[in-house]
Amino acid sequence: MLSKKSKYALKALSYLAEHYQDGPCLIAEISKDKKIPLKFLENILLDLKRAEILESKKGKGGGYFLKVAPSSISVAKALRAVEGPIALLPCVSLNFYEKCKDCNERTCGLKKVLAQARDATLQVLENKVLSDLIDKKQS
Amino acid sequence: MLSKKSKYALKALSYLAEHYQDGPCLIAEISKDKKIPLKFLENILLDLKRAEILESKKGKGGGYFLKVAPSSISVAKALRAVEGPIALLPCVSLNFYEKCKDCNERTCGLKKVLAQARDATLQVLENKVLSDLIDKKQS
DNA sequence: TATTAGTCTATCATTTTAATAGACTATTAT
DNA sequence: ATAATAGTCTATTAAAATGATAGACTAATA
Repeated sequence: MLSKKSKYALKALSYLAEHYQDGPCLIAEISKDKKIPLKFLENILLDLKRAEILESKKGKGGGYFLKVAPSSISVAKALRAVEGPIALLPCVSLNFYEKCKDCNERTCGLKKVLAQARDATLQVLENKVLSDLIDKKQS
Repeated sequence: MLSKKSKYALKALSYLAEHYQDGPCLIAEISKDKKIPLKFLENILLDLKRAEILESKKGKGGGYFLKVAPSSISVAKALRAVEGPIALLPCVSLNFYEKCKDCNERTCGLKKVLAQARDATLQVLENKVLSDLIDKKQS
């Protein structure tokens, strides 16, 4: 399961994707629209900036905005920036790999299964982009 | 990511799958072979018993064993018993669904993407069974 | 009835999560 | 200049989850 932080991050990115044409967006504006605690959101957006996904501008007319087009950033990349590994165990993670000390990775049956699960999940998350997170219009 | 508890549970089930023919297995035996803290393992096996995945026998010749053949239990079922939801958010979980209070589930773009990720993951975890977790022989 | 082996409840330390607070810095407009 | 705007940074906090352990208890067998 994702942490609240990750959920908020994806919601915020969804907002920024939707308003990509409008220039910088205020934290307060995102906070209100997506119902995310303001101060918590500040920290999250800072993380996303450090991860090179967002840029920001201070002062009047400032705010946050996507560094590149919302169709150029995968959901997987965004998730890794806030949540860390997508895989179910570190020994099966592509981007946050850690050796399993208590088992032989060559023979481990669990690793094999979880690697397949990871591949299946990534097949979706690597191919979905931030524009796919934009809410559908009410009909 | 899975908790240590879930990882231990799957390791223990892998052991019990491998020794399905041998009758009841001692907790201490599983603990030693799979390098799982004994008392922690006791709790985990109890949980799996309550989830109707394992059965046990007390006294001499006793121990834990799978309730049904290791090829009849999916990894998804085992995981749900110890870890809870497999989906990335409660609003997208099939077995542990909870309504998202802060968003409109009909229009939510995030929900749509995460539902696809869930389907992809489940495609693997529902079709893999405990026998698939057995370690390969060293060659 | 002694031994074996699982059962149950509780506790504990540590870490993570979620949220908040406040002082600080950069930018813009007047 | 300087006031107002808006993001930056560090720290703290409360609550929850995690990982592990302890010990008394019950059931089955020899």
